[in-house]
Amino acid sequence: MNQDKAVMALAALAQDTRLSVFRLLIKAGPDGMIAGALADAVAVPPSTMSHHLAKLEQAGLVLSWRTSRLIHYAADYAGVQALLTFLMADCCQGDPRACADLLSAIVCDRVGVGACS
Amino acid sequence: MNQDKAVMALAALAQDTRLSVFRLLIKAGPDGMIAGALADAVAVPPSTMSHHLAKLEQAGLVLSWRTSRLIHYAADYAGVQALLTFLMADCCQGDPRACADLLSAIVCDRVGVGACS
DNA sequence: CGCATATTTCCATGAACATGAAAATATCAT
DNA sequence: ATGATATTTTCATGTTCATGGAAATATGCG
Repeated sequence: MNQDKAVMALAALAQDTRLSVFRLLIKAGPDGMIAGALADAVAVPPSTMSHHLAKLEQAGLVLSWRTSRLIHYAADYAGVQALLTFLMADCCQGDPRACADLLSAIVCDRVGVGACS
Repeated sequence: MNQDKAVMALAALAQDTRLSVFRLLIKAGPDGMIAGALADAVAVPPSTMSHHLAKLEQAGLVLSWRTSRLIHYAADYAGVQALLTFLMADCCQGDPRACADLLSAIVCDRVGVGACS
């Protein structure tokens, strides 16, 4: 990850339709969703959805693969991790005044990883 | 946090100068930095920096306060947490196939919270 | 092959954004 | 008050972005 890629990824997320798609895919898990189902879910025409999916994929936030006529899209969890790690790099210069609480709270709110008080 | 606020926050980060400022402030910790120092650090004129700082503040990502003639800016850690939590909401619908690894890796890479293998 | 389905690419249009000079505001020092 | 410093607001400019119809591409079926 570097600054330019991070800007691309954030720009991909900084749009209503694309953020909705991203969140649907985060929820959906590794099996993802079909392009057409995403277009239906957020009520945009297929060509518009295609533009948005291309931008998300170029940004490294989603992956796609084809099975016959259907194209599947899923969140790219490694890409998301790279972005979030980059955003929080050197937080408080290692002195966990604010950052340890912040990061552990994200984990604890979502999945029981075990670092929680 | 809601969808509109998240789009605003992501749009605030999705720009080279603002992302640089945000990362400087994440590194700087709760004491933050002076507006002029930020302008110097990323080499933009004060008026341009002011626009960018206003956008980051409106997005809930930074806080500011004045001491005499200087204006301090610092990362708003609660705002950042709200954004990241929103982004990862219902990740894998609670089934930690990809998400637990992802989130614990972010924590472990950065600050030793203790959830790490 | 020929037709139907799924998706992308091309293209044009209007809207939103980044930039920074100049003027305005705020604060402090003498 | 006057002048110096720090920052913001106003305004104009060019650039980038979102949208979606129409045409093109890809795949499967009979």
